Amino acid sequence: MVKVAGWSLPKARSNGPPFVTKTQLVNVLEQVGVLLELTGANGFRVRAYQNGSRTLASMEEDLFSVVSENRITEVKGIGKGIGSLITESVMEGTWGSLAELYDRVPPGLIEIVGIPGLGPKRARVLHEELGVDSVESLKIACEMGHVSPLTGFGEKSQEKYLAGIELLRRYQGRSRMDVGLVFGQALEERISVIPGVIKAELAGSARRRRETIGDLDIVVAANTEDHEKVIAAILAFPGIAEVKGYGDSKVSLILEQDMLAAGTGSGSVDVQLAETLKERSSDATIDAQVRIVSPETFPFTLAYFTGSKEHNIRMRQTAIDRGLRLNEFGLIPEKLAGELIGMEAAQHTLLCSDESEIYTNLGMNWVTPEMREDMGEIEAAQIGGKGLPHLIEPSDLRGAFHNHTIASDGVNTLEEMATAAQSLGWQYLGIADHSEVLNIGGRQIGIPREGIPDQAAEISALNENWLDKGIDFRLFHGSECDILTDGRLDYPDDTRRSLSHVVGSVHALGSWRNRDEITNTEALINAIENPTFTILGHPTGRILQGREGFPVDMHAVLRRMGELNSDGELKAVEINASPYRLDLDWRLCKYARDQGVPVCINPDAHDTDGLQDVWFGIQMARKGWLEAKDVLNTRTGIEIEELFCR
DNA sequence: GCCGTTTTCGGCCCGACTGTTTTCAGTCG
Repeated sequence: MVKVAGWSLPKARSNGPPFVTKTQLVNVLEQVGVLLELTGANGFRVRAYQNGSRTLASMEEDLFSVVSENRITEVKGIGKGIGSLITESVMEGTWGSLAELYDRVPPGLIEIVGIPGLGPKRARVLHEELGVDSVESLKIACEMGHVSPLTGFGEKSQEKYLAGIELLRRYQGRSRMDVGLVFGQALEERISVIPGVIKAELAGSARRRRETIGDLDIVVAANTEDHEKVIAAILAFPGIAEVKGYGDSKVSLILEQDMLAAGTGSGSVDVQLAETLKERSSDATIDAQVRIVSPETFPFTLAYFTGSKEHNIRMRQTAIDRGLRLNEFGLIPEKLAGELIGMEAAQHTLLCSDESEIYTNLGMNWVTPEMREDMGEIEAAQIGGKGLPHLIEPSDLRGAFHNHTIASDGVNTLEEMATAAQSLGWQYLGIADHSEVLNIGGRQIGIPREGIPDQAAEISALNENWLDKGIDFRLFHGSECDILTDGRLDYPDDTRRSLSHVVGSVHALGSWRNRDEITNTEALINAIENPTFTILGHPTGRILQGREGFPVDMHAVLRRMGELNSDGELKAVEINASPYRLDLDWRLCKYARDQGVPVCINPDAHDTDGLQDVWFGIQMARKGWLEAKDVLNTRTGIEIEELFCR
């Protein structure tokens, strides 16, 4: 659902260009798309704004440079119109005639298009004919029976809107990746063992490993004569809160906790990790769509429902360029398909035994699902092109640098954490307990400066013991050191200098969230420039499904880190692998890599089980195109020792 | 609004479903 609050044009800063940030522009363009839709504008014009927003969001170069050098219209998807709007807002701080557009659309209409089955066209009719301008006024209009007599509406629409309004109030939104995956894999495993099922695979945003997952999509291959009994078996599963509908080839469900009752284990999430996840998802529910197709159709349906939508659009365009039509049923030569559509046309499809053959037929290499976001993978996958990266794997990790013990707010001892790390096959574990300034509810959580030498001694003793026994394992003594509001680091310089590494993190989020992007960016850069600073921890402080991070120009921060690295320093950025955070955002990984900033995949573990969260960080790194060499904690213990101690 | 070029105008991804209509528009994924 669209949050109506915040739908306004950003105010210009007063002290010279750039007057607006890229993030602000991305939001404005997205909003203009919606507003235009509600005014009945041409659909392609609407999409131009949506595309512009997306293009800008993924643009890696500094926006102000591009604008001031008059190169903005060289960006594909940004032409004269949107280009001049961007230029005006950045250089002058004004928005052309956009204010008028914002004034023209009642905020309530934006809210209304969140109701299932009610889109911009009908919202407009309701507004013009009945004066509907909010969810509340729509509800009243429906209850009074004013909606059904309208042309194009009817009894069913009216009822559906009332049900939709109720649904909107209960709506849980998307699920975190960990919750979505544990449900998705449980459902996938249950379906896989139904007699007659040849294969079942999780598709959609879960397969693409998005940080949050909307609906689960599962594609099932079964011979046509078995479809009916497969569907019957699915409907008899435990843990189905509601059957939303089903047909010959599709089942739509809401899943609840009992779905997880049988052991999950053969999926891609580790067995032990899956157990932890079940505990975390105790009260969650999630929507699931199951699609049952013939084995021949399976690869096409799987690719189609894996998405993303943007990736699919590019794939279809590629097909068209080759005289082919691509859909969820096949890859069909246009000259054979002719006037036929859908399944009829699909009888003429090229046969593909798996997804990779679809890509081959389009002159491409298979693209791993994580990368299917139209973020450059279409170009990179072209056979004879620059090639796709060889993505990092979970087994590439040899340790991690940001973990807690009982000395601050963890629940396990140094030794327990070390043992758990060894059982994962790691060569090292970085300890980074909180620094002394951190208080929660008046209680000091962090280690006071006087306590650091004690922890150092304890770690040295353990390290010597392993060395004596010839065990290739070591602890690195670091700190998760608070970045204070002005960008200074907690602890005296001497304390920080005594550590192997400093993970600098912002915790006093309130003040950072209430400041502007420029101030925060300057403070963060100030912190990074401190010679003792090593790793930027959870860079924006976001909690997925919980709270936004603080505003910051992360491109600028990463650029500065890259500069310091080329001067011979070591400044790395963390992907905080906790599924609650997944921060650094995967969309910024490529930029970090290109600036020469190594990424650390850190679990931010507060207990021994927490170490396994690195799996989620790996998924994000893969989405962000990272290879093992781009990630600091793929290095050996000895290499890290040299880097930290130089 | 953007793009491309057979270059200044016509096309822009594709299909299912729903509810309305009586052949299709709107919505969704």
